[in-house]
Amino acid sequence: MATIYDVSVLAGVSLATVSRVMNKNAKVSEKTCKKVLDAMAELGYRPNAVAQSLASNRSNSVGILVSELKGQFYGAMLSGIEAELREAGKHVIITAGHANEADEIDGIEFLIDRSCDALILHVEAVSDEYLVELSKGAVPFVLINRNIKELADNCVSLDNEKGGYVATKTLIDKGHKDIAYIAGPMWKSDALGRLAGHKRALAEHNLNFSDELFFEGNYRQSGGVAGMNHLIESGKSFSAVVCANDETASGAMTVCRENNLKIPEEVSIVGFDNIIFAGHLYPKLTTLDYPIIEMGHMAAKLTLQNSYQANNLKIKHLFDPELIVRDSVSKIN
Amino acid sequence: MATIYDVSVLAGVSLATVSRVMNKNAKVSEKTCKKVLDAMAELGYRPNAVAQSLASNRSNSVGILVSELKGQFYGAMLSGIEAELREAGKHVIITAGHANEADEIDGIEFLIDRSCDALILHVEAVSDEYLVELSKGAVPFVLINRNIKELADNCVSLDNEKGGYVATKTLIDKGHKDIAYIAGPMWKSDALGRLAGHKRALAEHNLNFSDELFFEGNYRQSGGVAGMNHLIESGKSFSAVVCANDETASGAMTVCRENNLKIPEEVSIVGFDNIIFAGHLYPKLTTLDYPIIEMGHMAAKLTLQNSYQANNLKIKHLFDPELIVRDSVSKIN
DNA sequence: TTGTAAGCGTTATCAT
DNA sequence: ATGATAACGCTTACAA
Repeated sequence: MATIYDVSVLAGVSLATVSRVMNKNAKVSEKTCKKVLDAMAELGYRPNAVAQSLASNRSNSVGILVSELKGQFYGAMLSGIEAELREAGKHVIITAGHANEADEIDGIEFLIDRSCDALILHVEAVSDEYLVELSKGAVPFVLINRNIKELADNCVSLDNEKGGYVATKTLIDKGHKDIAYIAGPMWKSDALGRLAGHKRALAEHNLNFSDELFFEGNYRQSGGVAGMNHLIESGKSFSAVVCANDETASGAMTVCRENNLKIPEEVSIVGFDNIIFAGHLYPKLTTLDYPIIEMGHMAAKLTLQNSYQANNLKIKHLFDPELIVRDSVSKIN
Repeated sequence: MATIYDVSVLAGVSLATVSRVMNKNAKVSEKTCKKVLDAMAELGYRPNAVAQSLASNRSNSVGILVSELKGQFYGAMLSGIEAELREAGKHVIITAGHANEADEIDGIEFLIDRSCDALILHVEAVSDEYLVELSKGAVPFVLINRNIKELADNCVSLDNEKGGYVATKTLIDKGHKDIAYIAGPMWKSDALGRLAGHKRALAEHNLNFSDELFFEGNYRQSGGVAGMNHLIESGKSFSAVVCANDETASGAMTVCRENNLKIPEEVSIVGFDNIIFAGHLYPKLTTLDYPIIEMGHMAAKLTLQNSYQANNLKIKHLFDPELIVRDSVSKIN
């Protein structure tokens, strides 16, 4: 592998000059520049990224921590992040935090040790205090899907409360009054936000929130299954259920079918996230679109701006979920 | 940030000795070792990964190229790979190849420039020749979901042909004779393999393969939609359709419902991959399980063995898909 | 067992 | 505009 030294010899210039043409940060006469470029081409020279990092103290890599690699949601998020960063010549180092505190901290330290220039974190278990503390450290980071007041400038998040509100409001507008709720894990802030929106919609329309029509799930199908079973067994009547996400809805729908509860005639269902499969469930799921790919792009842009002096980027911190109407909600009188 | 030098001063030993205790590769007296460890602890020393790489010519990073980051399948794959590698202290640099040749080559070069010690490639567009050529280069790699004779030792793949065979055989055993096929893109080797298995099963039972009951899809829901519409419009009768993957099946099922074709009474359907949603479609999809997480682990193990002298690892190159019987296939007489 | 010192391939600060 | 040269933080012969 040719080094910068080989290039300098062949071009008949100094190391420094070669470095200059690579980095285009200082004036080099057109002639010299061409000589260098030719030499590079002839040798098939490729800069050694590691040596560059050591000397410049920048690695051009950004570390990404997500809860899980599997699942539609995280894939979409990574997709947005990677596309944006790759285009800027940065690369992403990805690791998983498994939504528990020890692993998340572990992952963050792992990435920092890997000398990432910046981090994009999708963390759920770690406390706000920890993050505020972390922000005083040397490695800047952006938070995705989380909003902490003190770090607001570095957050990209969804208005979960509004989403929860819209989901329930949609049902109310269709005449529903007995509305059940299958939540996500109550220690996750987005799950809390969605539930809060649900409660606000209820309150605004003078409907009571009933503990019996509430179930804490896990954001997965199994939670929807357990939740719907619980609701049916409770004996309390309900005409609709809002599910904290689409996977939960999918599980709930399966149980409805097994119990011959017709959707949407007997039970209306609203999901959240609008994952690809939402449109292929039966019936097609009415849900709230979570623009996660776009948000991944935005987190990456924010990173580019904060850590790589990109500018003229339009930054947006808070995104709105959008109602996608399909077939799982019916009107009642 | 403390450096190895600071540690050596505080511990009262040389740089080399500190390096030795870090790498545990040479004898250091217990006493000295303790002194060094204490000094490290006191300073909160963290080795600089970049400097280590430059000096040792190993980066402890492995580059992963996948077609897409979004979608269940790739997420599951990455999950297996990352878990295995992370446990070994390696980190993964991930990039996407978008299933087209230019981007795949681009991605590979990007990763090589990033001085990865090894690569794990999920490539579809690049030719066998290119890969054979690449294997002569300096950076070793493992191929996942692809099997090239010359590189067999570095491949981890699924027996797609067998899977296609089993899918169709299952239908034949249930009495089906008019079996349609909605394929994946015919330039993908796994799509070809699955189709080949389908044809073999047909031939073994003296059933003809009919061009009219064949449709080339795209491995996505839209392909299943288009395929099933095509089959219905063709007017040819069929009692079953095997779909090249679950997403295709999902799209096809949606069309069946819209046309009041009852599954499985009027049309039986078999999928492939067993993605999470397969069990939550309506009806629950009979499909072939693709053990992709396990295969991700295996690709990582192979990498650990080839590039990081791990040993005692049980390596398996070819995996078998396994039939998962659910509700989308019926018996006919 | 431990220390000395020469790299690893760049960048960046001085001079010139 | 260009060239020397000292870092960057670590590994690894080679000596002792």
